[in-house]
Amino acid sequence: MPRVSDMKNRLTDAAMDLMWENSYGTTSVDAICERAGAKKGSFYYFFKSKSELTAAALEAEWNKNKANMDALFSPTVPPLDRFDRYFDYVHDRLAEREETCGSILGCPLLSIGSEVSTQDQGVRATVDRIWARKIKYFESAIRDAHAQGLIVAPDPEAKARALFACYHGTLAQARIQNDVELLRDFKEVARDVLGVKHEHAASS
Amino acid sequence: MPRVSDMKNRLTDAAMDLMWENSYGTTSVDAICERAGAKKGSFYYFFKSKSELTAAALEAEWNKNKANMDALFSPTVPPLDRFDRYFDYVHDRLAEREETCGSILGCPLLSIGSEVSTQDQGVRATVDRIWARKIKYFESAIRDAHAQGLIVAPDPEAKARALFACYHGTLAQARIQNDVELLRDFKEVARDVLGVKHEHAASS
DNA sequence: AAAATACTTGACTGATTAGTCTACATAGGC
DNA sequence: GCCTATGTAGACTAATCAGTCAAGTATTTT
Repeated sequence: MPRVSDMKNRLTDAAMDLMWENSYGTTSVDAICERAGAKKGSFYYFFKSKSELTAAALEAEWNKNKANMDALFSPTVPPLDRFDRYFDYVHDRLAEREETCGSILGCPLLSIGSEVSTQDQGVRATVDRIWARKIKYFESAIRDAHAQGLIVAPDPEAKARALFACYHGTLAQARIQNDVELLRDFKEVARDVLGVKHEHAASS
Repeated sequence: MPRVSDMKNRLTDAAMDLMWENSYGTTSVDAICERAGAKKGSFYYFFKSKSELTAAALEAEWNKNKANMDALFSPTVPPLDRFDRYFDYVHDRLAEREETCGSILGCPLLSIGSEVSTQDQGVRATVDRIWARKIKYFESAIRDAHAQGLIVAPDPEAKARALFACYHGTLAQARIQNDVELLRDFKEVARDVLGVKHEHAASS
């Protein structure tokens, strides 16, 4: 195969950047092209619509993050520590990003998903799919914690879904109030939601 | 004062309707006017921008709901029951709305707030303000529950903020997945977050 | 009746939007 | 050297966008 271009990745990266920082609606194809250093023709060579590009950008973001998630939720880490480390990781990433853009951006899955959910089934389904994958990390950590007697969670899937939703609510609040400190308290909330037995709280 | 027009209310109602069902970005001034039965000139007679209309629409929505909130969180109701009734109320309202529009719409404060937070400080501040008012209902219910020994909540303000965030995360998830049933489990999650002592769970 | 207030009307502007299209460039296989 | 696959370039369209404006209408105050 002749010539390989990195433009497809540049476009998905640019799209994620802009949509995370602003929104789906205010991120124009022109702006994405400009940031990626592409022309209109290249954009529509790789993607047949802004909607399709968005789905691809979300999947690409997931692929970039997967290795980190696998490490954070490694079975070698005590199950309750996995959550603490994950929450720290997200906090640090958001704080770091704030320095360049001035805002706490929250979770792009929620922001974009909430924005397009009633209007774009393609993007919505992609958000759904990635959401489900991420919950699996929570679910197996919960199952392990339950097996070790650290928590009582007879329905790990439901517990994971609940904790995931609570965490995303907190991320959304942090975005809206532009305050990363709102994430500080979440570890304790997570312990409550998980039902951590008092003597087993993870050390941090 | 001569002639009173209800157009201002018609415009804020139309705006809330459309933005809740779709999004801030995809709701055009033209569409708002059409639904309200107004012409462009009337719109800009009452509001100097789409942003200002949005802030007014959010405040108007708050005012319409305040009496309900006051009733649901009346001090005459046992404190933990207030939450259960509130969650039921929101569930029913979303389920009802689903019948006309086909989608679970979640909370407009979160959807709109998350969408515009980095771009429109006026709307963002309005969301913030209303958000804080609603948390006060949670806060005083938590304080009452604590005083009655139903829960342990030495910091009612923090607890209220945490519960509010968790609930909104669940509402956002319900919107994204278009599934009102995700709200069903929240009462139990709320009990965990609140730290309800087992023997004091509210009857429902 | 006149004047002032409180709206309504709808044509208009200039910018921006997503998406199209044709022509062109550059690389590898032969 | 030449053909084909893989891109790139950028002008173009038609729709839609938020917002402006000048002229008009209806209602109350004086």
